[in-house]
Amino acid sequence: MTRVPVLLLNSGIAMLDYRVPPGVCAPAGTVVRVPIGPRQVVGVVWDHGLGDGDDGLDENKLRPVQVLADAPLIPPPLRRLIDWTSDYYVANPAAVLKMAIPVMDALLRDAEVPEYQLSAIEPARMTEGRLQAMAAIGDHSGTVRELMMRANVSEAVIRGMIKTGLLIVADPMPEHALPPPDPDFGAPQLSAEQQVVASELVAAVTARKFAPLVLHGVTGSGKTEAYFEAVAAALRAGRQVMILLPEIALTEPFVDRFVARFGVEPAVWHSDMRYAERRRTWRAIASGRTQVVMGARSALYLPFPALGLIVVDEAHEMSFKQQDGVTYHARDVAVMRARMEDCPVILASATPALETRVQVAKGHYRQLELPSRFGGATMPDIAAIDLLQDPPVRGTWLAPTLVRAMEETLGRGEQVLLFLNRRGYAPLTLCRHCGHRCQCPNCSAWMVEHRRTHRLLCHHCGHVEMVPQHCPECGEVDQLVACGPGVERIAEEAERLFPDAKVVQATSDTLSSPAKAQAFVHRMESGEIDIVVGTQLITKGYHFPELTLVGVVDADLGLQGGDLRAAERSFQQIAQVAGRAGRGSKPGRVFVQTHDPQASVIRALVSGDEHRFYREETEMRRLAGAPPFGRFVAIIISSEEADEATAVAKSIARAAPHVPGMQVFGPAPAPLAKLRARYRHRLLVHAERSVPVQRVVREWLGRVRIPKGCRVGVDVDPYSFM
DNA sequence: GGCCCTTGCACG
DNA sequence: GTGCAAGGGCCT
Repeated sequence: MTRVPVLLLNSGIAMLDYRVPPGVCAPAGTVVRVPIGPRQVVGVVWDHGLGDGDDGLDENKLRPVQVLADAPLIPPPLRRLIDWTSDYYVANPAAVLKMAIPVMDALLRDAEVPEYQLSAIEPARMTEGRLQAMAAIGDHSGTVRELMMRANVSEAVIRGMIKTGLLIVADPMPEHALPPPDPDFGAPQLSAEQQVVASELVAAVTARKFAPLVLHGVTGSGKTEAYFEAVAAALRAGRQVMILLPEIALTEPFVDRFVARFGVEPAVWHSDMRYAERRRTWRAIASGRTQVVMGARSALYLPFPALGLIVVDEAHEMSFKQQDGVTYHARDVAVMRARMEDCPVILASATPALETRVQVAKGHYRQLELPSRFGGATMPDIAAIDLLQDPPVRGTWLAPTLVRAMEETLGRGEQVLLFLNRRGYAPLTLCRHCGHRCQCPNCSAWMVEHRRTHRLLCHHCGHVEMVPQHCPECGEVDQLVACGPGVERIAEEAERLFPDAKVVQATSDTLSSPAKAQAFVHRMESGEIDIVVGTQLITKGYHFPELTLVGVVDADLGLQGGDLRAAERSFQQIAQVAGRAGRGSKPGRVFVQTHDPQASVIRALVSGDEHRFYREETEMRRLAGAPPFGRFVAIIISSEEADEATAVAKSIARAAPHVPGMQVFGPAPAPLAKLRARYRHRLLVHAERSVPVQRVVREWLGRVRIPKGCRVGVDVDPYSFM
């Protein structure tokens, strides 16, 4: 008889032993259905060794596995990655497995399960549940089960909607056997510099060995075209490619370049896909039919059987750090997956992260450089505007120097980009009469006014209210005033200053779909738009030759909050947005508005002395024992009951083990002390690299009783200190 | 004593 | 995750 450990998709249990019936073949990686108590669940036959066979349970008590013949094998490198992720990030292995198999119905289904989508008919009877379901479903389609989960309604609601015709059977998506990308489609015209780098990348792909490569190229140097040659090499070798991007919603420019080079669009993977598409894509990848996937961080756990290259584009982006659930960092996991797969990984960036630079300095990663812009374009000049010396008119936010530069630029028929990383009209609304501040009822955060939609919006939980006429506190009418600027307010100011100019906002509110993003790109390219006011969304990837002036409205914004990476984040963001200027034949100019022109970030941007800035930042981190020289682990305790969160946080702190080289700070109210109606307390663990801090934390938390309703989350290498 | 609710633990 | 059994409180 064969006894095998099975990793169950249900969290809370993870690994149990089962029996493989005689004559059945179920090697490690096989997807199986197994009985647990009275129920059946999906799991994967795991490898002997780690975590299994905890006790010698009587062999004839083992229950049998049932092989899901239709499902692909979960390949060994992916299994090792799942093990590593759950160990390193102190996460439940089942929760990690769920990221690799996010499409249970693709495995469980034998026959076609019908999928439904919203019809166009007007419902005769509208209920609360139906309203909620309609809002959540939108233009998605899925099986009954999937729609229930998406809308968070009961099966009865969905069934009722099908019965009344509100939901109709969805058009089966054509099995678009995507034509494979053609490595020889668009002959690349590379500069000599790009040639050198590209051939190095190609060599790494051909070698079929693990190799962490940093592609460090200034903005506009043509990093994408260079690594596309590595992609082509992988395709020629019959291998698969994973390309990770930080913002999957806005990949328009990337897809265009991909099509130009390879003749077809790449397959995409992100969390907001239609279920049917997701299922199909997952299967196509697992079968090897799909060769190139462009995806968000969740693509990291796809079951590629023949991965030959991983690319992490904009690898410095801090949004690669997952904030909830399993709090992995996509850049680090990508490197680890490449190691497991024994293939190269390319971290492409104009401003590599400090951690990455340290790896290069240690000789662990190899760096390839593209130091100049493609096609003879020059780097833009960056100048600081001291807001104390050269202040904007009261009640406005653009300094006279910047306004003059805008005038000149617009006069030449060129385009202007104003960057402010703050959505909405104003970050704070307060009552002039009583001082009341409009706060989110669920979070300890201000409501942000969005004047375009006449709403107050919480950017943390999504809570929405109409902008009130009178103060909710004292009742005075017309006393609520907007404090501070958001992009909407800057756009308003630009329109007032340049009434003849076409001003457009580019934020996640206005470019919420690929279609809208595409329309925006076309309007920019046609020259219809004169001034763009945008958030970080427009700092990446775009190439507008007529855009020659960039104004950073508030360079100090990112420096608040005392976050370990605040200065670095500001540097990256401003360098990135500055890189939008002067990418064509016309030179670009950048003005950075600040209250502290002597701050090291600002000096580094103006002087272009990136090396010195990073040297200083690295030294500060080294002295503080901060990452990558030491480790932080945040333990977040949250509960709907404020007292419970406090009490549990204290009991966890009391149970803290004494480990040399490790310190525990807190508990203290988390920086967002209330989030989505949950009160949050935080402990911060600081440890030297020699301390096996994950194991320590796991054992420590295992000793503490956690009442239900109270959640304890572990965040290894936290980014957001929220 | 009987009933309900909470809690802890097993599930292979 | 879910189901069940044991333990404690409280009504009849």
